[in-house]
Amino acid sequence: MLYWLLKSEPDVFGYPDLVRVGVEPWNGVRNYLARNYLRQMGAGDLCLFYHSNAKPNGVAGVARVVRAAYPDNLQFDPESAYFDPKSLPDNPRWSMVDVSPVVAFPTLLTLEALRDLPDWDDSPLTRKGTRLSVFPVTESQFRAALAAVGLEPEKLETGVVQTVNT
DNA sequence: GCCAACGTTGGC
DNA sequence: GCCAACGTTGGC
Repeated sequence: MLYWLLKSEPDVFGYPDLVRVGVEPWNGVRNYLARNYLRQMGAGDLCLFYHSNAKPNGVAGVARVVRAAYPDNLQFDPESAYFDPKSLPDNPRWSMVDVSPVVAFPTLLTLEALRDLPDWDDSPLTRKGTRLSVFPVTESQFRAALAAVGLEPEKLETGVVQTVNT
C-alpha cells in the first residue's frame, strides 16, 4: 500500500464535502507529474487530504483511494474548464481516481505544525516553490502526521476507524 | 493583493 | 530544440 497527499481548496471542495458526498472523482488534475502519480495509485492507498489556500492551511483528514486511475471525464466535456481538445477518447491524456473519506482529523494539522515534524523536512509540501497537487508521502511521514493529531495508523490499517459510509 | 516559483506555450 | 512570454499555484 502506498501513501499520498492530495491538495484541495476548501472553498471549492474541502474534507467536509468529501464526507458529504462519500465518493469523489478526483478530476481536473492537469499536470503531468501529478497525473503520473494518480496512475500509480491503487485501491486501498491512503491519502492525506490537505487544504490549500485556506486559513490556515493543513491536513484535514485521511481519504482512501477506492478506484484506481481511469479517464478523467472532464477532459471530454466542452463545457468544462478542464476540457482538453487535444485529448482523444481512444487515448485519454488525463486520469482521475475515486476517493472516499476515512477519518477526519480531530484538529487540523497545520502547515506550520507539519514543518516542525522532522519526517517532513523533505517533501514537495514544505519545499519552497513546489506546487504539485498530488504527490507521494512516505510511510514515516504518514505515521508522523497521524501521530501529531493523536491518531494511530494501526487502527486505520485494521479498519477500526471512524469510517464515514456513503 | 502580492509575488516567487515553475509549467506550458509558441515563435523562431 | 531553444527560450521568452505568459499563466497559474499557493504561501504570506
